[in-house]
Amino acid sequence: MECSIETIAEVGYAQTSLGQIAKRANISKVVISYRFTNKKEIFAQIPIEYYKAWQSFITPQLEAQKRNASGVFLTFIAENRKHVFAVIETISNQRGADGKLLLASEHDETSLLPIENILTLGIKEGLLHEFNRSSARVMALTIRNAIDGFTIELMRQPHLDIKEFTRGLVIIFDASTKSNCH
Amino acid sequence: MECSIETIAEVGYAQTSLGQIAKRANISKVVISYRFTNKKEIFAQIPIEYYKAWQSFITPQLEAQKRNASGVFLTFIAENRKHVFAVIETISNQRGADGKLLLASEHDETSLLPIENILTLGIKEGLLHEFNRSSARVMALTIRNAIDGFTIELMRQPHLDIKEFTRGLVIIFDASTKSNCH
Amino acid sequence: MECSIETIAEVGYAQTSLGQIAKRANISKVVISYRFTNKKEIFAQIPIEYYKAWQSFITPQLEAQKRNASGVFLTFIAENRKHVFAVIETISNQRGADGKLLLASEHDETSLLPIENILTLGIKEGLLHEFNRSSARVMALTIRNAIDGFTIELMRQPHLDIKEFTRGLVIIFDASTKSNCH
Amino acid sequence: MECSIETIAEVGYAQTSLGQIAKRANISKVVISYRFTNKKEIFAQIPIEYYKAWQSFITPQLEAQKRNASGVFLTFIAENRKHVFAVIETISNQRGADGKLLLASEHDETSLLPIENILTLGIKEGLLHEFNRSSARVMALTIRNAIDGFTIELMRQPHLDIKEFTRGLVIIFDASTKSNCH
DNA sequence: AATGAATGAGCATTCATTCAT
DNA sequence: AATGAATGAATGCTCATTCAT
Repeated sequence: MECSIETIAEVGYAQTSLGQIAKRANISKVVISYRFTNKKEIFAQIPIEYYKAWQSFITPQLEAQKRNASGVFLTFIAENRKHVFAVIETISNQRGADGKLLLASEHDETSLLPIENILTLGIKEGLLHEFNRSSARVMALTIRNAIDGFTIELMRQPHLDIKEFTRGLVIIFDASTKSNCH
Repeated sequence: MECSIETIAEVGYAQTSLGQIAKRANISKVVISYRFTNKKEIFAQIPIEYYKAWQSFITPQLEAQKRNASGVFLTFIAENRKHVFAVIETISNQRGADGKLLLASEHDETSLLPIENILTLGIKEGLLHEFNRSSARVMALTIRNAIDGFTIELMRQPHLDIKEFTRGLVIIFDASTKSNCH
Repeated sequence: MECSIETIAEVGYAQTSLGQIAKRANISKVVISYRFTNKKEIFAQIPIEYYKAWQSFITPQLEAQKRNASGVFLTFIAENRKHVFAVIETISNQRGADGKLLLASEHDETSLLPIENILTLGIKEGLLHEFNRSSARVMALTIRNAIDGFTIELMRQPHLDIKEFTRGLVIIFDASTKSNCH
Repeated sequence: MECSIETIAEVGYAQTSLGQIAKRANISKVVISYRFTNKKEIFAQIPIEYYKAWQSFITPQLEAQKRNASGVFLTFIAENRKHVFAVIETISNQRGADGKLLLASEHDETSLLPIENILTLGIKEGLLHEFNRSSARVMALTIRNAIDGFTIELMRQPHLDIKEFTRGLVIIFDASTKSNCH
């Protein structure tokens, strides 16, 4: 799995073959077919492992410091950039026989809904200004796209000043969400 | 080219083969090899055509109504969603033999720099609050990611309420950029 | 197709791979995939070509000499032994994903029904003794099995005395079918 | 062995893999490789076990009721249809590296010679009309093919009326062999 | 005695590309 | 200008077998 993630992160989803992964893992190609029933299964495993890691990192962190969700997200990404990037690659490229994206809606549930929930909670507590249901979703999407974009930027520019970047994102979304600004 | 775009839009970059494109175009597969030296060349052409279309649409529009850049961008996308989506797919998947993304930095120049320039101009004119150079780039990236995310969302949900979505994005970035909010 | 037939005849259905056929045909393996959509399609073609050849050989012969159907059948087989054997191999080995024989019932229609029809006609004309419907089928099956067995024997022993063998079969089935014997 | 037989009977020789057998037997695949030196050895065992069962069933039966050999054969088959079918599949598909059928002549010795012997005996005793050596073999082959065909038909149509079918076969071969008919 | 792990060989198939026409 | 034919390379995958435990 680790090598799968690294391979995807390095050469991209489309170029990731069992052979590539095997070469990186220094094992025979068939070992992978032996452990997984499908190539699809390997790719499916990548988001699943990510969700687990995400869950076990995020939940306690968010409870500890309720006010800084963005910081928590971005810290996790910075520390797991390859895995997160592999997930993004997989999510946005894995398609069924009919050409439809297979994992997109599942990914929404795990990465979009939580953001929407945080926004909703913030509104209830009066910390965020009122969104209507539609604009809350747009806000959540925008935040997720910013986070994913952060991941991609991090992969392209490994020496990115993470703190600086994070601060930038926080300022942007604070301004957009804080109630005193409207 | 048209068929390439439609194929990418429908089945994604990774599943787009010369055969797929040829079948859609109702021509022989080799005709494509005949017109283009490479598969890479076809895909490279997609962003190029897009930039041209973008240029000839955007420039006059921006000059006509200086204050509503976001609206101009999103209108263009809504009307060229397949092409824009194909560009995003191509940009984020086309890689060289070394695994590096081939078109990403070129794409930045055409899609990121213009946004940065608009922001810089806004600051000069006092319409936007001061960004430092770093946060201006973060802002530009975030805006572009939001725009690209809009495209993707548009492809996944063809009946998306475009006006509503657009208004949501405008509000978000107005709040983040307008000087009176900090 | 010719090489497919020869390969099946020589190494059997189970050992016949595209590579084997290609080697025999002295062409690249992919040429076959290029001409046929499927491996299944090649195998499907073998009985089809056989039925055509059978039809164009049998029909005129049977009309010319109505009384000697067995002779007509066995002559055809002796002259097309490889093809007939390949058909038998294919018929009795080609199976679907569920494990069911795919071509057996289709083969019955082309090879069993005609025999049943000849028997029925013989009964009508008083040349053959009365079979009930069930025993007519058993008779037809037995004749077909004898004919197929002739093919297999012919492949195993290329120098088989065909005339002698044919005469033997004719005697057996004459005795079983002629009305004066019951 | 039992599972091998069932697997062959169900999916055919060509589709029978060690994995398939192991799955049916609920054991690890390598257990088979552990007990048998070869895949070939397993398949070779199937006819051997069959011959044993055949021997211990047929010999006493034939001695008890000398006149009804066909009935004895067909009864045995009806009661061991899966095994007999597996033998037929194995005999007609198992091939050596040179492509030659490995078990065919061995099978002839056990299944063809006995029939020839019965015919010869019948002739001696004046019960059957005179065959020359060649036609006796043809007769024996035809009977065996009829018997094998009965097995195959039994597998394809599990609700076959066995008695009816048996009676049909007996009539056919009685007419062909009884001396009073020529 | 039994088995999980591993592997080389072979399979059908897809693909971008070359070539001759 | 256009195309059918052909092909090497690579892909995901199955399989019988070996090995270490």
